[in-house]
Amino acid sequence: MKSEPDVYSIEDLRKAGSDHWEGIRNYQARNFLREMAVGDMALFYHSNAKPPGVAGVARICRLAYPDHTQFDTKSKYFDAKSSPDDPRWSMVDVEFVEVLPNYVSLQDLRDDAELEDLQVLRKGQRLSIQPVSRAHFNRVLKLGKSKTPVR
DNA sequence: GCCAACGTTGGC
DNA sequence: GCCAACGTTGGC
Repeated sequence: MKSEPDVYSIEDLRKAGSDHWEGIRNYQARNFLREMAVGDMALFYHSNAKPPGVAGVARICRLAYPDHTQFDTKSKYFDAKSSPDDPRWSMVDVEFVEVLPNYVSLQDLRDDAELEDLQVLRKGQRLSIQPVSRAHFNRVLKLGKSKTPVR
């Protein structure tokens, strides 16, 4: 799950304990949100950061439900075409799990042979919610917990 | 700040 | 249904 740390970082989630994941306005990303189950684990990715990369881990703690910001005319996520009868956009709640002791930068991800097929590494991909396989998840976690690069 | 990639919009 | 124009994402 991507977030710009200037807007909402893993530190913000750590302080909050848990929070809702608002503002997803892409159908594909929304569909991934709707497939999430309580207990699913997520990599918290800092996009538009210097450098971008995986900063921590979160856990889904509430199933997808309507994103209230779509009905808030004052919100930048307001969507006039969405109706409360048939909400277009969803959000889930996530809870803080950990800050990775070793930040895994995008370059680190690229440099790791086992992560070759990771979606976020594919050219042109922009989805802010992306599925990650168990093997990839565990690999990123391993990188994030080792003090020296894992080879 | 640039720009490639990609999604959405809207005229036809 | 096509596709040009436009907006957004996000790495660099």
